[in-house]
Amino acid sequence: MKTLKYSRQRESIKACLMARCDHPTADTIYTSIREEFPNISLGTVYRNLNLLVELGEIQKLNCGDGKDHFDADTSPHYHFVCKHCGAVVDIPMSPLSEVDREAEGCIGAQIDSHTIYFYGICQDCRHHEAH
Amino acid sequence: MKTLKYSRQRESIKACLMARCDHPTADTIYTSIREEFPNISLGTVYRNLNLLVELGEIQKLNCGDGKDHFDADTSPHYHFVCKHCGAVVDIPMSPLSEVDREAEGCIGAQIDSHTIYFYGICQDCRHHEAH
DNA sequence: AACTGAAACAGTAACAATTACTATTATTAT
DNA sequence: ATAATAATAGTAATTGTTACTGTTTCAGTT
Repeated sequence: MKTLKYSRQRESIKACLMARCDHPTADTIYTSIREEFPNISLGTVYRNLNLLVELGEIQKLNCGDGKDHFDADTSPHYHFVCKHCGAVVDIPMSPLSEVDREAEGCIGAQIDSHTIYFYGICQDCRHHEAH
Repeated sequence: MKTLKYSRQRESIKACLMARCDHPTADTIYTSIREEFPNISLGTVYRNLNLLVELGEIQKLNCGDGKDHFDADTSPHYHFVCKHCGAVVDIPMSPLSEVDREAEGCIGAQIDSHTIYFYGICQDCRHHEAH
């Protein structure tokens, strides 16, 4: 039975993630947090992010760019990914509650969650392209 | 302008992918195809899979296990991922046509596609667990 | 306030999936 | 057949992530 111990680094990692509205990668958080902890280790960032995911305090996103992204909002919601700049943003849209049951009816599995990623071009990129 | 040249290996890779109903990784295809081409290179498999994706003949899946999976069915459809055994299977469910517009209304982006992954326990794993 | 056992750390090495490089082979147009 | 070049096999390099190791920090107990 391992008891969780406080650490300034973990605190700071979580605070950093909660403070930003994008969904940064481990490396982005690492770079950002080095301002406060100049000699923090990248391994520490990874370990704590994964620990926070296990604790259910944050969630990990797989938006398709090969890197893990992290989100301090653990409530079920969907994401948009810009195919041009790679930005990952929340979609303030109420979760589809009935689709898990619908999909369950199509296959013989027990489904308890789903993720949706929308792809397209974000406003910024659209404006920059059309100049 | 690079003109595409025929290659037995690419042909075989595509045939292999079309023949199976699971959604194999590059390494799985590599292992399978070595029976026909004992000295095919893993790089050749990756290069051709990515080429076929670019050509729109197959699609790449990011189901969250860190590896790329490939699917010969390019029509829009959804996938189920077993959290126990990692199997990735198609869901024969008609695509949600209206959600792209709905999500578009929530943010200022232009959305042209979406993916849905359902997570849970597949039938096989459920039976094995309950023995 | 010092003591102790364990969790967390920094730094580094190892790892797995994927991509890039290079000299050779295979394909297509002439 | 010949020439131009795409594709290959084999290998090395890159990237994102995890594991290891000795040291430091935390929290509970005297």
